[in-house]
Amino acid sequence: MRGHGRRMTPARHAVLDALGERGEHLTAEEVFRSASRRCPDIGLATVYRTLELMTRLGVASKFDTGDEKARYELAEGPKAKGHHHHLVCTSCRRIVDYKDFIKEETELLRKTEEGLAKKYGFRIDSHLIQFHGLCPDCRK
Amino acid sequence: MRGHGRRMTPARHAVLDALGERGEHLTAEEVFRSASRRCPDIGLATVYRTLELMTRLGVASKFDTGDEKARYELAEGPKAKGHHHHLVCTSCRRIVDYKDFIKEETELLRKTEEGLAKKYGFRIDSHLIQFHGLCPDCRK
DNA sequence: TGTATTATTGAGAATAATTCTCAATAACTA
DNA sequence: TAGTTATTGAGAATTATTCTCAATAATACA
Repeated sequence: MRGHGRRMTPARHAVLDALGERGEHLTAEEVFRSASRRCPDIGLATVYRTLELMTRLGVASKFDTGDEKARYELAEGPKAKGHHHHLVCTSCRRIVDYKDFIKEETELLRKTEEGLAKKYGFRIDSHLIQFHGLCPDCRK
Repeated sequence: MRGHGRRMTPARHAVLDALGERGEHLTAEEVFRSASRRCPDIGLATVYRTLELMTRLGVASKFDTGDEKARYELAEGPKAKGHHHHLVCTSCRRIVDYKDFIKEETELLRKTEEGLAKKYGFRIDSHLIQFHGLCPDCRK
């Protein structure tokens, strides 16, 4: 954060903490509620701004499950323990975090990122991998 | 479409055609404008409904680039010629379609889908792969 | 350590994408 | 061909997200 010429503020701390402790798949509203405990005066707009910033920096990742709210979670780079991808039910919106195959995926992703960076001149900060389908319950 | 117990209507045809000919990354609004030519009475709500349906069926895929409109394109399953993934600039929102690495990615994705389907009991219909970062212009 | 600079904030208004409602219509089935 | 019922169009309604702006406070620097 500081490294990017940004200031570290209580609001940003609160958002970061909220993401860290409340776990995955949080909507902005949920982050707001959590963060409010630590930082009672925080405003919803600030939460949105902070989440967007963090997403840009690759600290958080934003994704959506088909209902209309975006969801956020800590990105914890590919090497982190908690790193996972999502399997989303298109009917009930249930989200399964999976870590299986992550190792192979990660390796391929790394290579792909490297190749893309070189070929297209991008500086790649994050990726989004998601599978969609019907969960066992909704298949019936 | 018919296979899923759905009816084939002029509106759905028009949406499908719009996606087919106008290419990638269309917003609902853009699909609406295109589809209107073929089906002058089509309503925006129908376009949204149809796009959602198609996304569910795995015929279309929905993704977002960070601005607030969702974007859609034909899914053309992993085997199709046009199949590609996205590289999105988090600053200017530019989208690069890339096909490089697709072959390896596809192979891994296939295996992953198979494994996930077995382990979690999902019927997997589609996937979303996206890289985010800064494009050459925005790096400056 | 105090001060200036300027990024950041909170509140609420404003925007705009998307969904909802409902009566009318038209695909499909038998 | 008629009946059933999914689908539609229009516009209203919702609601997630962004914007505005003056006030505040984090950092840099004297």
